[in-house]
Amino acid sequence: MSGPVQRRITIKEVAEAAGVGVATVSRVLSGGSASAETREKVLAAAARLDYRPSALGRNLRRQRTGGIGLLVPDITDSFYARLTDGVLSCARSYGEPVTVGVTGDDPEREAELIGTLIEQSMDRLISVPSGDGEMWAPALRAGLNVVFADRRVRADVPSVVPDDRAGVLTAVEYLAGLGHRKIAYLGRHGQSQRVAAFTAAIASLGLPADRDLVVHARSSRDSAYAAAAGLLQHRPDVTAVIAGGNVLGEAAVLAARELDVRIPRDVSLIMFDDVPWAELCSPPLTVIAQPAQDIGYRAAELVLRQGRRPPTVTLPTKLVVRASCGPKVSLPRR
Amino acid sequence: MSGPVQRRITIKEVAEAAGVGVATVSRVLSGGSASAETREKVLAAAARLDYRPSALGRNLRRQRTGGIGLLVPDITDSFYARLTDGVLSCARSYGEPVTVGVTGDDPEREAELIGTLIEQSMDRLISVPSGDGEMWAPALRAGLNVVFADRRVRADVPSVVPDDRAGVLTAVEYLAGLGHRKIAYLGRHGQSQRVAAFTAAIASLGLPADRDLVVHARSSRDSAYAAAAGLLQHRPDVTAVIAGGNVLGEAAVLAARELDVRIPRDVSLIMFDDVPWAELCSPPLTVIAQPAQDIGYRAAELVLRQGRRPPTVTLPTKLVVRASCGPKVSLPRR
DNA sequence: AACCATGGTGGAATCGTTTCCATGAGTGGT
DNA sequence: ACCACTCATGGAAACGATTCCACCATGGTT
Repeated sequence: MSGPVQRRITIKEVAEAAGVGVATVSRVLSGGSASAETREKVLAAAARLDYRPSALGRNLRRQRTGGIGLLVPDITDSFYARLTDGVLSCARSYGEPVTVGVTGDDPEREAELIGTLIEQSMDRLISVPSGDGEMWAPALRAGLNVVFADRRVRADVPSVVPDDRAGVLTAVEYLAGLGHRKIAYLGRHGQSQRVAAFTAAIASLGLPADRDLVVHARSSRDSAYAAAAGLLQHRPDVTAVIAGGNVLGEAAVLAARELDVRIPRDVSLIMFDDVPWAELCSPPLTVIAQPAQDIGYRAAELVLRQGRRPPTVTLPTKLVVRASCGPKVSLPRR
Repeated sequence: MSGPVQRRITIKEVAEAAGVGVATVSRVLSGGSASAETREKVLAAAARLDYRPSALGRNLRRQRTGGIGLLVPDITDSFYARLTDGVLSCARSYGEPVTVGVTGDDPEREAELIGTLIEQSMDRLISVPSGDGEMWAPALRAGLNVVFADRRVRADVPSVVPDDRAGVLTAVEYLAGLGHRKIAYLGRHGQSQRVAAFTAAIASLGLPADRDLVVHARSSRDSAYAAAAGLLQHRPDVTAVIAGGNVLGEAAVLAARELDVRIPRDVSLIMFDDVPWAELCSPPLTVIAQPAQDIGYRAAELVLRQGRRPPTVTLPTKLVVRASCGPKVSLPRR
């Protein structure tokens, strides 16, 4: 390949070049006290040699690692990509590296990734938790500094979540206002908060309760499609569906098209999470916008600023009306 | 918060618990030779104490870090998200952590991120390079093990790229076959390979060459929209455009809609990169599909397997015909 | 003049691991 | 019975930083 690799230069060499001891170099570089003269010499030598302190050495001694870990179910999902972007954006301003892992919503894989992170002596972790709260006990006992994003599965861990309750309520109210009574929720594994909010909203508006009106999919696109198609096929009486995420919404549109049910004439659709293509879709999708990037950013702030950590911060959602919802048809479809 | 944090247990404690020396523990755990009996004792003690070797200690001693760094222009872009997913997927099977950074296609930010990575003693890096090849000289001299993905800016660095030349040629031929002669390329900063392929394809088919027919945008959505709108507005004579990425394609559809130019009646559109919503779009978009995930996976393989590294691996693209291209209209629009 | 406080400075210990090297035990061959 | 050889084993030296602590010079106070 190219020329000879040059060995990394250490604090010792800087000390030698500056004619001082290693302790002094360390002190100067980390803002400790030193005379103006020595400071000058050290800084000059460090700059001349292009010295970069080894994070390995520092972290080993300090017994803590700077970086932060991030665990998301699926980086391919626009929502989590934006969340990740928020985390990276905040971390960059602190100069902290971020190690990302994909859990696929599988608690086992999540546990495995947490193990890897602990091995790296990462002590700060942001996670969109896949399993229930209990599996986090060992990690917390190990001194890991955890913040949950998007989902909240333990009360004793700071969390940054969208306002699911308000979002769902807004969606249901909007649909009910259009005359819909049989409204289905097409959800993703691990959205217990939102499902609870959904059934509560249904109840509060006096709509008929029906356990079968909430359908769950695993986190793959195939599973989402199967769930959507199943719902549309087996329940011709539902006239409106709320999709709990952008891949669910995508699946719903695809399935509807395949089964020749028209949106919004036959069924109305509201999708959680506003994505760029929602406007491009035919028809343009009415959505509940979620501040994905903000969620990530705030979570990163929380995990980086060690100080007093509020238990939960809830970020607002917003209904964006486009063209995928219409008034209820007088006759059930099919 | 919760109970008392338990200190991390070290190899020393395992040695003590097993009644052997630290050297023996290390040897057993890394597959060295040891008697069956001691091996048994050590393994038992390690399991009982739930011992996890500290990556910090190991890496410091070994003078190399396991993890791999990944630099992408924009994690929010589906293409790079899928590429990232490929890298993560491969890295996971090796148990290697991946540190991700977002460059925003800004060479300065890229250099800064490389600096952070070097500080962490990362010695393996996958990058979608933003700048030209020269800025990589210091990193290479520092012994960094670099693989380029998606773009190839140095011949002496292994690269995994889509087959831009074939992809562009396929697109141009398809468009020319429909009768189009004024074809524009809407590109992104840093796609010199593809632009060259475009002008070559135009020339080889005997179409009129025109430097103004390639338009560049920076990597933001706003910039992409401005470029697309500008092209559509100022050049009513172009009847087909090739968008060099999914955010460019999205911008083109949006701009066309805003300016009331119909796809495909007024202009035909081919988009690089197949994304789930391309099918949902109105009209469904004809695309050149790129194996984004594979690119990431292969790049990770290359950077993890130190052995003989082929200079460049090129992955095929594929034309997926949908409904965004039509025959050339006889009269120029407007 | 003796003493103490102050503040800059460098040597050495430390973090947790791997790996070199010396030691000792056991074995087979002459 | 002795030698040569293998093999398992543990002590100790790295790796590169931070930080404790002892040291010294200076200057101000009693």
